[in-house]
Amino acid sequence: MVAQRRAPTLEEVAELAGVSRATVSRVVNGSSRVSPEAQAAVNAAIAQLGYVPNRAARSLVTRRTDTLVLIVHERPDTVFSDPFFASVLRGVNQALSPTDLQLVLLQAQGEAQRDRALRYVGNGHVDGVLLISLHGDDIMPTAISAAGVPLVMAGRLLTGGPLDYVDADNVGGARDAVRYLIAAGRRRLATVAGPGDMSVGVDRLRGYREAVREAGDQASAGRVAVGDFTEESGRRATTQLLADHPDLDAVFAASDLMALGALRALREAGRRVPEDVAVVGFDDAALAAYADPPLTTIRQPVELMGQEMVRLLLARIADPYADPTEVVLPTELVVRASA
Amino acid sequence: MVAQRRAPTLEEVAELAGVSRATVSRVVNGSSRVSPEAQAAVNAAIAQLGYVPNRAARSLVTRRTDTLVLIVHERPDTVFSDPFFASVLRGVNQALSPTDLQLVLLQAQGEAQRDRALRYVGNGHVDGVLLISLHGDDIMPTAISAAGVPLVMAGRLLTGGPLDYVDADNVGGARDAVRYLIAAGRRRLATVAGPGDMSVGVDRLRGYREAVREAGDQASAGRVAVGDFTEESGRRATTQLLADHPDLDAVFAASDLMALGALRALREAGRRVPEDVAVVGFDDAALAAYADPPLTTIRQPVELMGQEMVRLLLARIADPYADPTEVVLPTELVVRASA
DNA sequence: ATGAAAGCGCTAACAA
DNA sequence: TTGTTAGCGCTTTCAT
Repeated sequence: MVAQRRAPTLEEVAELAGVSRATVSRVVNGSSRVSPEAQAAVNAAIAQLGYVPNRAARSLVTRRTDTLVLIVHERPDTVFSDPFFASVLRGVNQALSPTDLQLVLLQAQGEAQRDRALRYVGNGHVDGVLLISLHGDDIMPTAISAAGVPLVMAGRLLTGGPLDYVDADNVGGARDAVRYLIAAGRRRLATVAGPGDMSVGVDRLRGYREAVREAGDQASAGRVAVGDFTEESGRRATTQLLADHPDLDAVFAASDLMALGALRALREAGRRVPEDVAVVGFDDAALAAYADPPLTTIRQPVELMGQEMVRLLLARIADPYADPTEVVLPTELVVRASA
Repeated sequence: MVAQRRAPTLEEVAELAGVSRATVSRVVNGSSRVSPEAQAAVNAAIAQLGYVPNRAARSLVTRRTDTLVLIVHERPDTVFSDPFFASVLRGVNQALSPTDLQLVLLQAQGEAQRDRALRYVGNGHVDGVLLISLHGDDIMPTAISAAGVPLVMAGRLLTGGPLDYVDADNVGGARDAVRYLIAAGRRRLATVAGPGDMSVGVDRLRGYREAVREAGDQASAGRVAVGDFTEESGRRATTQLLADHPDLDAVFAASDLMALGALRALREAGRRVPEDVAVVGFDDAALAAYADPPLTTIRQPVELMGQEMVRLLLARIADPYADPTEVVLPTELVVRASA
């Protein structure tokens, strides 16, 4: 183990380059008002010393932190699955990697942790917030933006005031699923919808209804059972649907976990998939390929969502008074054996 | 949007409490050498003002950052799955939540990002490093600890010098899997092993071999096919095993993804699971429950691993010259339909 | 284009 | 037990 030796400072760079600290600072921060010679000398000194600016010192004077925080506000029963979150994270990191910003991660469950997170962002520890909220009714978005801290949400806010957010096209995706099923000759559709207090639930149901109505199929619009995004809830909802509508020939599930549950329920009821009943799910948990039969899904560009969130947040930090922007990314139908 | 008003400073607290800055600092940092009266006055002032210490200012003088970094050094073809990583993260956050440390996340793929991460760590931006390395031969562990920065690894280092790490009991877990299969009457075992250049691969194979030999079954020790932790590699390896040893009646796969592949291969070969062939996998991707039939697995305490990593790192930061510690956490056999 | 100087908010000797 | 003082490394007027 090597002893941590003190990192070189601006001062030392200045001395080696034969200029003042101010000039070094200008070079480091890319100011234009520096002569080429000075610039070269400073850069040489920086390289020779392996100088890296001290974040704390810089932050102290600039009052920026060069830090973004990603808050994942989970409900005790986590609905969205880990792969979803991990993919967003990957996108976020990708978008951040060309910048000098650091990403702090905060997972908040329950009120205590939520309040702690709120205090953290409220006390000027970060330049901006990326928020993934798994609660339908969450005070965080309002609290954060009320504190004047730039904020971008993952997902539309149901009760939403005007906030910046990035979302997948849940309505369009659900619509695509239905259109595909109808094009494949299915006529008696049903859907396993998500919770009515979350925008993903609401939007996917809306897409389903729009599409069946657009096809002149008023009956299917009414065949709805609600789940909570878990596999078990999907199984139960599907069993219910089968009981109420024994003749249905297609199920659109608002998540892949629920689609998995639908698969299970259908098998239990002796229906073959997709011969008797076709199944399409919205891809939240990246489980499509491992299902049996492999799931046809509506895929969201999750990693891209992470990237776009960063892009949007940086724009908002640069211009805090611009109008809120809503970024809605297209989904894609991926056909597999289940439909 | 509320304007960000300047946060109260130590100075203001001191003035309100009628003491000096030093005293306030002592109270904030929990020094004992403060009179009860002063303490009370300061605490009141802090509460009234909503004072929170400025990290940057503190960090500047203490030369601590109160920041830990979690680096995930991925290979281009990510082997470990997202849920694994996400669970570690949850454990890390849990362990961190009672402290005042912040967690910075760095995902590094490829040399450029790796070097950037190394520079970041080397320049005193963090107090300690949690490293999840997905490379068998990775210079990061050595580089980081050579820089004198406290480090804890997830997983044993194959080529390892003496480093602190937290790992699941891969040898013991594999052993348990085999013992279970043998106890269930299986006699012609085979294994789909992981890469030979990663400790998870090596250890799980070792556990398998130890257990079959311990049962006096020398033949099974030789029935090994190697995969790379992906489903497809598991399918291929199993197909190979079936070709070489048509009479095998049990497969131990070194990951659940590979177990899924084994399931597929067995079905393709017309074998029933578990009637003809039993399958047990090591649980890396939390897919066990969704497989068909549901997978019997060796479950790792992934979240706990994250917690232990933090605990170990904090200990190392507190005492940098203590001997390296190896924490090996027990696994658990979870029996499901596949075996 | 460059430098001198002030000061961001805090901790840590040192003195009292 | 308390206060005074001297910076930590950097950016940023303000002169020059």
